Amino acid sequence: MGQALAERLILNWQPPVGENGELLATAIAKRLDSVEEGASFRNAIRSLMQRALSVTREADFPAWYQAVVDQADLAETSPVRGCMIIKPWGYGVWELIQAALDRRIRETGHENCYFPLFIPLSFLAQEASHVEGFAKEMAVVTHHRLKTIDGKLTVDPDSALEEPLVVRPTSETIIGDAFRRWVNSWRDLPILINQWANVVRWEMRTRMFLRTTEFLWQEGHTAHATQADATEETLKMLEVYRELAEDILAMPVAVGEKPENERFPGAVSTFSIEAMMQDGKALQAGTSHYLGTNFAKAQNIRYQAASGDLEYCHTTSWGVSTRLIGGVIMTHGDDDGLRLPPRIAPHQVVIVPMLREKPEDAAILTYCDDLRNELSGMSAFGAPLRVHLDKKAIKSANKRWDWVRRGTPILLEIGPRDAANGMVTMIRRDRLRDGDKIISTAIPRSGFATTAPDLLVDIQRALFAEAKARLDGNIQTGLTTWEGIAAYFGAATEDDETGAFKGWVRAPWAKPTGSELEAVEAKLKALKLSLRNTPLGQNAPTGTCVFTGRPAVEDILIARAY
RNA sequence: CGGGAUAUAGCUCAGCCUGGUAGAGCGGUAGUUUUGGGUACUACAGGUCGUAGGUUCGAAUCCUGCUAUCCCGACCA
Repeated sequence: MGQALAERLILNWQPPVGENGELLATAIAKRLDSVEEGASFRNAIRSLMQRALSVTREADFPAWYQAVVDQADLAETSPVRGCMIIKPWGYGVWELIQAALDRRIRETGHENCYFPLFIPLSFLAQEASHVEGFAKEMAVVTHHRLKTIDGKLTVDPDSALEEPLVVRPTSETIIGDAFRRWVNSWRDLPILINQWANVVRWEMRTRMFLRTTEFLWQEGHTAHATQADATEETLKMLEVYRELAEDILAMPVAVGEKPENERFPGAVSTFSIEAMMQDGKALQAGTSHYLGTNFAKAQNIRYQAASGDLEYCHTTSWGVSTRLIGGVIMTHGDDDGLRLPPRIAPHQVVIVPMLREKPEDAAILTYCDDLRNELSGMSAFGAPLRVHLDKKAIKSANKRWDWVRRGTPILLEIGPRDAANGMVTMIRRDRLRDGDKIISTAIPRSGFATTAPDLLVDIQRALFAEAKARLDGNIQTGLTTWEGIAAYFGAATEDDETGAFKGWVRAPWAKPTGSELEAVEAKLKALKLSLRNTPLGQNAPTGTCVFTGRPAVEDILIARAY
């Protein structure tokens, strides 16, 4: 029956020409036997639809990523190039990340404040290497008034600003300017501040959450009396980021120092946390910089030491951004959409009543209300459970899939029989399927609430364990020559959208600098590779540098990256 | 910022080559149907065809500018 049915299906339906139609036609051809004779085309398609998303990670990872952002209701594009509208579900995730990190920032002695969005152009010219290293693509404000000319609203040409204002790409310069005034004596130090803000970088190519023109972040800026204090601060915040990534986002990371060529412009040293995405690429998820006295000298941030001498401050800066959400998507997402670690899930438990617009609905709703109240009284991870009862008048059957795609950790479906029998039907998002089948478990309602917190803890742990195994299992350490590494990653011409999962390589190197490092960089770039970081806490190096052949100084991570 | 592609209903897309004032599926609404779960049927609603111009008796369709999106490259603090 298969072939004939397929032909009929395709004939009876006018598939959109192009990729979508071809994909569906291919799917039909592959899974004919699962289509029942006489089925309507729509049902046939649905029975063929294996997953809640139309794209799989394997088929097209970038398209899958876009699909998750869209279908999980995280964000959408805005009318302005490269900017995104972060929707409530996506913003809710950000707020939870924010809350967790903000608490740690305060616990480590920092205070929040706010600096202006506009930075005088001349400020950016203050630190030479900062200026040089920066991409010049920025948003610049040059006028301050609009005017109606010939009935059209335009920029008033007579309103040019004396000095253009740059929309902050980062705040080192304007905060340094304040530090200069705030710091006089050694008694004023350290200064430990943080700000939650938006920044703008006129990126050439944008991607939702990963690289957008405007994004949200947190930037910490500190000034210290000594190098030791500033270095300690840099590493302390790096550790805060590691903990945030691993404990809150369940996203394991490699913690290390960036090589010279990957440093923040003007920094003496830059440290990062790097996460492995499901396509094997590295994502720089947070950075912490020791800026030495470079900015202090450029901006004259000095203090009088106890000895009476004037000394330059040692400064630091560190930040993480909404990019973390991109990391969460590509770390935990699956072919049914997003999977959120419970600690950052705006709703940890969603109750979906199976309403039928019948009188018995009232009883189901009462049952669900009670269940919600009971669950809301519990707490997990030191905070009240976030429980949502989805009463929306959407077809109840569709609601399940909406919540699956959004990645809510625990989904409870309550039908009339559940309500009558005192049961709940539970779906765990981290263990959604057994093969193609959805795993839903009927559990007695009594006592369920008390076990829910443990369940959430277990889901958080399971997601981390899964990602940790992927990270640990995909860092190649056996490649000791450049030829071996090049062969491992394959040619740059290979389409890496469809290429096999490669992971990272950890290899010994001699930490070359200057032109020698540039040569290494060029070599890597030809294969679309880059140096990620040199993991902290390494054992004594062994072997020879894969680039120079000299004795190795340390191990460095090499990967394709976002 | 260079090269390529695209922009038509809420969504995915036909229609454009060969100009004659708009189509499908999904989704939505209403009714019937179904009732442990992405039901089925019928009907209805929904679009100044991204935007500004040009050519033409007439433009979704041909031409130009602009804007946005996607892919490749460059860039990526």
